[in-house]
Amino acid sequence: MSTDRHPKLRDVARVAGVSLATASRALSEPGVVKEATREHVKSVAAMLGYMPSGAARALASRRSRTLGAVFPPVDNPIFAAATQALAHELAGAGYTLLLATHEYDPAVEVQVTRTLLERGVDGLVLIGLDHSPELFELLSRSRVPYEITWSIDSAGYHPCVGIPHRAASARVTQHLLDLGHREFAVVAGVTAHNDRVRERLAGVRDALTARGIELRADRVIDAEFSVAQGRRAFLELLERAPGFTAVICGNDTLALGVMTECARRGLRIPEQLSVAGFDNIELASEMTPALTTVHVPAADIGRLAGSRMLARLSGRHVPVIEELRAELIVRESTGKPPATVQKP
Amino acid sequence: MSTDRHPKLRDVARVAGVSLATASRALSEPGVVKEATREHVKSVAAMLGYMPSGAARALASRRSRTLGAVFPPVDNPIFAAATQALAHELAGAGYTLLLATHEYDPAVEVQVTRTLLERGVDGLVLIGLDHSPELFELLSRSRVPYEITWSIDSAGYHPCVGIPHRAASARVTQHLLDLGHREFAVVAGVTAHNDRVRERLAGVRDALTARGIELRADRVIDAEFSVAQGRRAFLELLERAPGFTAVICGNDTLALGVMTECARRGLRIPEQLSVAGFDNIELASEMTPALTTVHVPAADIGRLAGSRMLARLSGRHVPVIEELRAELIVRESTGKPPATVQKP
DNA sequence: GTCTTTTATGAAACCGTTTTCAATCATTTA
DNA sequence: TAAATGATTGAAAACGGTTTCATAAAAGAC
Repeated sequence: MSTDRHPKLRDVARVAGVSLATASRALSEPGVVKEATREHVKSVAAMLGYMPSGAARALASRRSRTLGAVFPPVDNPIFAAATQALAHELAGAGYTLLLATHEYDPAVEVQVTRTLLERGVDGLVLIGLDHSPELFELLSRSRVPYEITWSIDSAGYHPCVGIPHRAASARVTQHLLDLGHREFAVVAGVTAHNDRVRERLAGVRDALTARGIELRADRVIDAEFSVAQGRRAFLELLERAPGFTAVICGNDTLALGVMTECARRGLRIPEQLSVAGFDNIELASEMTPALTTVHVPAADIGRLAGSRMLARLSGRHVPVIEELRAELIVRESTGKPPATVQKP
Repeated sequence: MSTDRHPKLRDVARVAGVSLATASRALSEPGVVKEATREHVKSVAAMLGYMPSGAARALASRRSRTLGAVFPPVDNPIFAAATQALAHELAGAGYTLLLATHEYDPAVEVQVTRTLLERGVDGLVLIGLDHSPELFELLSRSRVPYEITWSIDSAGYHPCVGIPHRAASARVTQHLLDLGHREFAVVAGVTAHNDRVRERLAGVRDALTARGIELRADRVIDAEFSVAQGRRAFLELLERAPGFTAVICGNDTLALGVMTECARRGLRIPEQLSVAGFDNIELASEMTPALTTVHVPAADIGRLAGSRMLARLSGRHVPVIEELRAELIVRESTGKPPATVQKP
């Protein structure tokens, strides 16, 4: 009918001399249509510059070929890597990523998730287990499949792909204990609305408790994930409760903050102070001294979340829990505590 | 009709005792409907847990309330920041971000852009001016509004919000010239399909040429944007054409690579070698020595791209070119060249 | 108190696909 | 060769909203 630059499927069908139904099938259900017909329709579509309407397609088929991702912030190297890998994985299957961020605000999280659901995402990728009840209610009411990433839901209720934060964190602590450390400090990250941070902190306590050591309350401090906040937290620890020989950080960015402050005041790492991080961002291995940390396979998590979701959408079965390894990577920032315990 | 958990607008209308049209208007065109009616419809919708179908809405209204972003990779701190700001800006207006990445592959870029267009994005945010002809053809045929970010299209053909890479890069070079440097090396980034990198390189040449200095071809090297590649490139420069006193890097990540290698081999910055970056990522100011660089207002670019797009979509007018400032930030990594020119 | 406007609502067409369901055609079985 | 089976195709009904157009009610003009 229309002679403008936006041919519809109807136009393709007319020019190709087939019905609307056949044209539709030729383009999206290759197997059902006779080879010759299919090729003919395809060539007509290409010639006309036909571009299907995602909206119409989504409305009629009830799937949008779009996945939603609700991330805290995406400008955190580790989440950025996961986003990248996820988007890449989806693109390979003709899917697209609808991205939303909430900056660790539960109310915003519910809000943006609702928006994604209204957009008709076929699935949702979330981070962690710490979500408001409304969020979970929204999920169950909408019946949209979702994947929890980073965390593991041991209860087995939520499909998830993540790592054992607590155990990994305990492992780092053990490493420091083995080196002889007894006085610990922790720059934790923000524990509110963040189960990963709390689990990591719990892991530190696990390891210490196992050796009969208590973590002093004034040696634990919350800090937002940034280098500057890492420095600030470290300074506060030094002032508030000096005498520790090892600092365990909630992530590498915080650890970098601690290290830069040490460099600034001439504190030698690891001779005078041991520092450990979590995540294994690229910089961790490039710093001098290189940072001891836990490798979090962020890209793998993103990729897997994507492929699991795609698999589930096409009816295939996947294990509810996919636990990835999070290995301790010992580098140069951790060593024996100084012989005489001195204020660092 | 349906008693299941997914009420449609029709159900809302029926329960509220109004027509489908009125229900629709009450929910999305607040001004048109009488206050009492509107409130009533809204409360019924809330009570039923009504959730509009984005697909149906997009099909009927021909707008999806979704913007597409085509980024090279999103796991580059500077792009991550822009993505974050963009998503945030859009969310505030009820819009959502459809994200696609292409890893600097022009063919992939066309492919993912086409997918975004099929999804019916109301607008598109692209990075830089270096795109394949097919991409531009796709854009003009689809008639979807777009914004070019990072780069400035001086020709005034494309709406854009960015910074003057060339001038800013010349400015850095000038700074080093003023300090007395005459022997330069450049770790450029990958120049293929990346006008920002080429412009920055051209800026260096501009400044040098203005003082009658030539940039030796063997003192310029391409490197992918990573710390490791920055190190590798630096090593290659040292081997291939030593004798330079200043290294200008295509971005901060590369500069970090150069700096870590210097630290590793005991090369003192800036006493023996000056290093400059571009971007001003968080780490730049936290390193020791702190990195001299050009501040790229990435978050501002993202935010502005979003607000400009939203403005244009609602018919408002915006200037075609929005050029942001990219200031030189002199820190500790640049200083006078060593008195006797020695091989670094 | 009648005649225009304006404002609020409703009926129905439409957005561009997918997807039954039935019909046709070709092929295999008896 | 007729009947049965399977592979292709087509007609038309969804999918769930928005929007045009007409109408009814309310407000203002004279």
